[in-house]
Amino acid sequence: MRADAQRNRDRIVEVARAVFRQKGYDAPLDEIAREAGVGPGTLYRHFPTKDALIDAVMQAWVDSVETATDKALAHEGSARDLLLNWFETYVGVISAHKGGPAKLTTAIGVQDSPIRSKCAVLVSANERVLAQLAEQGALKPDVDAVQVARLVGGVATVADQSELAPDVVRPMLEVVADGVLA
Amino acid sequence: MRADAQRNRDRIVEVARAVFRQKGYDAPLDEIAREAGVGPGTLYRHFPTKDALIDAVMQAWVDSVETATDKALAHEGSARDLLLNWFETYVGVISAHKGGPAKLTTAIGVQDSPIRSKCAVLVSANERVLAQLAEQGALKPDVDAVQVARLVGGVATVADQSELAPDVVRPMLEVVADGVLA
DNA sequence: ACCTGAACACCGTTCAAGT
DNA sequence: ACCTGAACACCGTTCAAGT
Repeated sequence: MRADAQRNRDRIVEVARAVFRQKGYDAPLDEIAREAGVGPGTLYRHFPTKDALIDAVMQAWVDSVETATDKALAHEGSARDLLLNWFETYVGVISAHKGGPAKLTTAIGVQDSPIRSKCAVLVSANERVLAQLAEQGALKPDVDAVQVARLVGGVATVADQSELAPDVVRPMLEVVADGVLA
Repeated sequence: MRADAQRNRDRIVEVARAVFRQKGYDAPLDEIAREAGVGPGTLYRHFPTKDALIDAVMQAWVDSVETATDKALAHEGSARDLLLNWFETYVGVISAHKGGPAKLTTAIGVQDSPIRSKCAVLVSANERVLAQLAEQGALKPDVDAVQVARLVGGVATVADQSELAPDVVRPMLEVVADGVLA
């Protein structure tokens, strides 16, 4: 790839991340192109659809999911505390950008989603946490990671779109936690 | 209101209901206007925004919520059975049109929503069910109708947008039920 | 009063023309 | 090979002109 093309690509992703953080995934692409100093055609040369750009912006974010999971797994306290702490972490992670919870949660289990790989990361993060709890026999049988990702993702989606305060979200997560714990 | 205006209004709502049922709330208004045999301006004369039209379509539906609630309250069996049966009814009711779960659940507790009155109906339906269960001491303290409407609505939203099969949704509703029962 | 349909605003996406 | 920006498609909404 030519040096100027590489630079343009990098700038687009960088600007997109900032704009998405501020305005969510609804932000117009024109604005991103303008702030990155390129024409809309250039943006589309690098990212054939808006979802492709969103996917690129999410790329770096994958690492943050892994480290957040590690931290949650090291949490001391009861199984319930660990799980609740994980749920709050999970909601925080997928809510980094407005519109993120819906986009990510809805794509779980969908075969041809452009952000399929990001969903896999989320599901496997939940798998790790659930596996640890299952080991202690703290979990109900039949709960699986996809299900939990959808449940907590559903809560995050509602919270994101209704702009709910954390102290309203928290008790909802407690309900889900109590529902999956033995 | 002039007779022809009344007839146009009625036809618009009737066509809108059919189109929304078939294609969800994403359906273009042009199509509704065309099928109703009016110009787009006429549609907007009767309904100043798309949400106003959606609200009108939902109007009749309010009654169906009440009767569905009555039926669920008469359900025989354990508290858990009654609650699960209600949850499935509730999901069915708000999922009548694609996009409905998100629109309704997201609007709960939002002050200036155009479908505020519809949300009130949903919350009070949940209140009735929860009140009956609370009477038997079957509920955890601190669970309230808004919370449950958001939790089950969140599940319905994910199910609607990912087009989940009922046998995938059911266990998610069980988790929520177990989380609110004492 | 009410209706029509062309027109506007907005935004994702494409493409002919340039370097 | 890559870039630009005008243009297109789509859809919610408005408005001047008609009856």
